[in-house]
Amino acid sequence: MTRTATPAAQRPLFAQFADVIDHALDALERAGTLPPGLARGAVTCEPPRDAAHGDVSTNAAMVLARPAATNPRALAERLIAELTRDPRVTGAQIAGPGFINMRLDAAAWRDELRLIAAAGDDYGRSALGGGSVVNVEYVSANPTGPMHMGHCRGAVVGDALASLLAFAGHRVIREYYINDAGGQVDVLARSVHLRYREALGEAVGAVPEGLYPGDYLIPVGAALAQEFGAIYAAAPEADWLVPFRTRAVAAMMVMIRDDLARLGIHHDVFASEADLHAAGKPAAAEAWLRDHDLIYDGLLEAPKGKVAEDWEPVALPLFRSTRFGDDQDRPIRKSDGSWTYFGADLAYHFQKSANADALVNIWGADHAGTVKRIKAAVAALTGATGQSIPFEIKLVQMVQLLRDGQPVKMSKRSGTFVTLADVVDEVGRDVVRFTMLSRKPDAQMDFDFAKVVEASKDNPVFYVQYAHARVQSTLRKADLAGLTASVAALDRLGDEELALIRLAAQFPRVIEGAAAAREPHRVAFFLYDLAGAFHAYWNLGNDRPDKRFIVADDNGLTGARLFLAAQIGQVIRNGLALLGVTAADTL
RNA sequence: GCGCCCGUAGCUCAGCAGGAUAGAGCACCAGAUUCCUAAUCUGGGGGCCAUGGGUUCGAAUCCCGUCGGGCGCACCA
Repeated sequence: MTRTATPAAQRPLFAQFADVIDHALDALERAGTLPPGLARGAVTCEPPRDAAHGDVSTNAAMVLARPAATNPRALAERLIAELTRDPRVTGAQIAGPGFINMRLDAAAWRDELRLIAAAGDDYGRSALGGGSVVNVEYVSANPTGPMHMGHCRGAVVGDALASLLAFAGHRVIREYYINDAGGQVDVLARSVHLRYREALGEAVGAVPEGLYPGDYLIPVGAALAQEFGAIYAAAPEADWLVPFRTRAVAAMMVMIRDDLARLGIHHDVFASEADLHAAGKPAAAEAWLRDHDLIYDGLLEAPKGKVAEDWEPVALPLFRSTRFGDDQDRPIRKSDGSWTYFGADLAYHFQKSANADALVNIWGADHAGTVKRIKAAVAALTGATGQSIPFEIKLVQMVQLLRDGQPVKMSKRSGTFVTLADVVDEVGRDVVRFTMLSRKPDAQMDFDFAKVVEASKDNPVFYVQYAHARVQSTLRKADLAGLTASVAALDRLGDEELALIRLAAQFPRVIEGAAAAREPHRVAFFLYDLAGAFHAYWNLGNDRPDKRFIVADDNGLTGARLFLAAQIGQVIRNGLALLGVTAADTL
């Protein structure tokens, strides 16, 4: 979703002032105060830590003083002379070690409020990504059963990240890699064959060790009995393995897509590992890597430091991942000649890189051990051809489920896992999604069933949604009284109202920062802060009716306050949309 | 043994590509409030940012060591 840059006058305030600072530096260059061509990447344009210091702050003088062979304060004075030419700047001071703090005319904030209204759902949208294509691969759960809570965090974080990147100006491909070619899907096929025989009336007894025991395979077996009759009941595995596997995987993917839909997640591309093999992609990658001496036939070493009594070295084709920082070289094929997971994954990433400018993978922390090898493979395959593309793997840490303060135990083998569908049904999509985004992904987190559904201000999901609902209920109430939002008397908004605008105006910066860092949780924390500020303002009205949004006998002020409320609601709505959380009108 | 992640207030966590006096919620303390602006409100105390070094004008943030917790470590996926 590319979007051309809006005219400068319509850009968010802090983006405009980044330009103001940039132009001021240009002027100093022309005047000879600054040497030409200094790197300005570290120059900031942000609100001061303490609002009492002003509205916009920059560290430009501190960052550029040294390369300009001057001192920060001297440079700051020259810079201030330029900056104060902007009519919106009503004052500027040097503070601390060389910060420049500018104070803006209140009209600048009223303009920002108008901008929010004009941009609407697009307020905060950025051209930062420049239309470059980012492939975000997430979920990619094995197609052997329903989604369980172990998949949940990565699914939500990946989905929110994809939305965030799209909002920040990237074209985004949401991709799911189906591991439909390994040993696990053969196990699935055998498990389904058992259910098939069961559906034909055979007494199969308990599901044997090593097969998937879940009831969700019963209908799959029944469908196969319907389709094939009894022809495969006593047939050798070689006869039915492939057709059973194909149908079982398809059935699992229907189930998984349904689970994902409950969370509001829809991928653009489902890439099949089996298709990859059928197209000869791993072999092609191997040939290329062998030509470049990155694969050799060697002996697989014992894992480092671990005691392996019965270790026997095996001759295997190994990828030289140690050249890229891995601990040891990794096999791409097994001793029977079939591909390892890594061998196929390597080819898969090469395939993805052909259709994107950057790759992002969302993985569970339990896969941390394989990060180095796959990054090595991508570096080898794309770097050596001069097509090196950025490739990031974001690890999401474990989630501990708690019920009544006690950890909920999960065992995949016995089938006693907590399914995603059950949790979404129990606590709701919004709660699941917001909670998963309410912590930075690289920290572990608890998911306490009791706490996440609590409808109080202690619950961030509720707190943010409640702020939006308050906005909407106020607008409804005003509407019934024949009152409407209006910009006619915006200049009657006072300091408390302007403070709210100042915070809301951070949204575009939060978006760009979060997108650049690939950290959607920042949006959630911002919304919590904005909701908090809104509630605090609302509470002023408890004791002071003159601070309410609807002020009796003052339609001008009421119109301005309603306009403010509507825009705060707009920003909350835009943020929640990125997180995939409903902006409810009532609670 | 090795690799990755984490360690910030009593608890749960933020801290935005190194910046100003380290923030929020809960809990605690002190007030207000029974109000439909309705799932309370206002204010306050509380920190050696695990620890020892290093880098520089400046470090919770970057680098190295130590301690503590989590995850992982064969041709599984």
